[in-house]
Amino acid sequence: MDELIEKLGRRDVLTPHEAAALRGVLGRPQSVAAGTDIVREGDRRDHSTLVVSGFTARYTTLADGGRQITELNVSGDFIDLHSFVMKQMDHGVVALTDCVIAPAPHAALRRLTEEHPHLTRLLWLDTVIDAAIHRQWIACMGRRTALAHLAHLVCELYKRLEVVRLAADCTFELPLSQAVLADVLGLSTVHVNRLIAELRSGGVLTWAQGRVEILDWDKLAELAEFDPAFLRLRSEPV
Amino acid sequence: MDELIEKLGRRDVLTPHEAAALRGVLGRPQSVAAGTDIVREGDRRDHSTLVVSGFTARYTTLADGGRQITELNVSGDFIDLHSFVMKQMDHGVVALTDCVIAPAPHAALRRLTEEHPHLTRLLWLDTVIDAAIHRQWIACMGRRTALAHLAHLVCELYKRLEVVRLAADCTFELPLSQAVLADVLGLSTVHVNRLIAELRSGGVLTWAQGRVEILDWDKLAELAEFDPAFLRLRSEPV
DNA sequence: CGTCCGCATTCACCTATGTGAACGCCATTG
DNA sequence: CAATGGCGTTCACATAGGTGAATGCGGACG
Repeated sequence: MDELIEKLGRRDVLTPHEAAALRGVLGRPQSVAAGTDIVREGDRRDHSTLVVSGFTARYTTLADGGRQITELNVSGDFIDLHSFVMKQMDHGVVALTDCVIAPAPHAALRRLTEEHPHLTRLLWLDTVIDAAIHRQWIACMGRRTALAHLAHLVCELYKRLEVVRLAADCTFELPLSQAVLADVLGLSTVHVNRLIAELRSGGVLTWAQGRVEILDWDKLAELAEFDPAFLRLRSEPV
Repeated sequence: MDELIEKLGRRDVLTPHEAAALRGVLGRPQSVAAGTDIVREGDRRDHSTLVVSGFTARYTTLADGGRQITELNVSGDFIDLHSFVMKQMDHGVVALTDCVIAPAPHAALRRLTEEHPHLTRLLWLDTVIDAAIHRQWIACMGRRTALAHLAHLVCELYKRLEVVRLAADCTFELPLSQAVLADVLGLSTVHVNRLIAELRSGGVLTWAQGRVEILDWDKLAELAEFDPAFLRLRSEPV
């Protein structure tokens, strides 16, 4: 759960007292196997869930059986912090890999909002950054090429994983199949494969066995029109 | 500003004391002409802005000059409540029609979070619903047909406008050009035109001079796979 | 140690949507 | 009243990305 503290601490100073309060909200960690549905669409939640390790995805299933992933979560992310105020889940959440997760009961979060306004604003910020990420995805889907979209996703994940020390030196583990990536990008698996091949042959990155190495960050970021501002990585009072 | 109180009051009971606190946060309303940039990308904000009347859009401009609208706002919506915790704007906001807007200084909002935890959670919920809307757009862009996407947008806007009494009897004013709709949907204007023609010829709706009348709600909703749950229209304690 | 099975890769072909351009309608303006 | 400009509409044609299917590879498992 240090990943969460770490992440929030990058955005604004967390006092030890606040860090302790945050830890106090989290329940006993629990393992879930890859493929498990952690939350189902329409569920009413009485707790939010933190990803301690592994990758999860928020997704909708469509009438024709298609799946669209609307959010990827990594260590230190809440998969459904918004359910604290929204209660009913608008989407399901699946474990994409084996994961460890920890519950944060809404009653405890509520107490925290009564007693820790600053920490409340930091958690609020966390959900606001999720929305900012959504907007980037919308811009990519609506007006950028599929290649730029994939490049943008790689940049985004690199930066997010870097914060929680799961990426460094332009390299990170990304144990997601091309089928999953297709559901993230809204493309076919065939086309995802073509795009990865294109990035490889352009010398932009290597990508094999779930490990990505970015060989040319500048080129990748330019392709993607990537500007990390939306991730709010610099510390600033909230 | 009653639209905001009305909207929040649909989601959970607002005490008169809270309503007064909310009104107290808002500054003097101000008119802006259609086409005005209300916020520019990268701006650092010291206040959030409420739309009192009119339509605004959050958008990004891309390197090739294209524009993607990532959010539409109507009366009673904050156009940048997230800037309260995010500070730097990730996108610009433009007035799509003549608008009246009112500022909500961050300092005042901050005081409100110190004194009114319940109201804070309601404002938090407002930003969380924005994110839920974003996720619907992502699902539409990624995995639904363009026709379904347009149908979904019409359903969404109808429901949102209904809450603030700007839609009733399956009819509402939508003074947006097809070029703007194209930037919302991530399509070309030509294709938007084809799609509207298709909905018209299918007897699903009429659409002329900025006025939409939905003739067959069930058919439209089925086309769109529209489920209004994500708008959280029922009252429930937060 | 052979058999699966999931996954990546590649191919040939298809289609939803984009592009560029023309045309007409209406409101605004000089 | 003529000119202009925004907007909706339509056409002919171009292309990004989808579809269905085959191939092959490496790991899991009996």
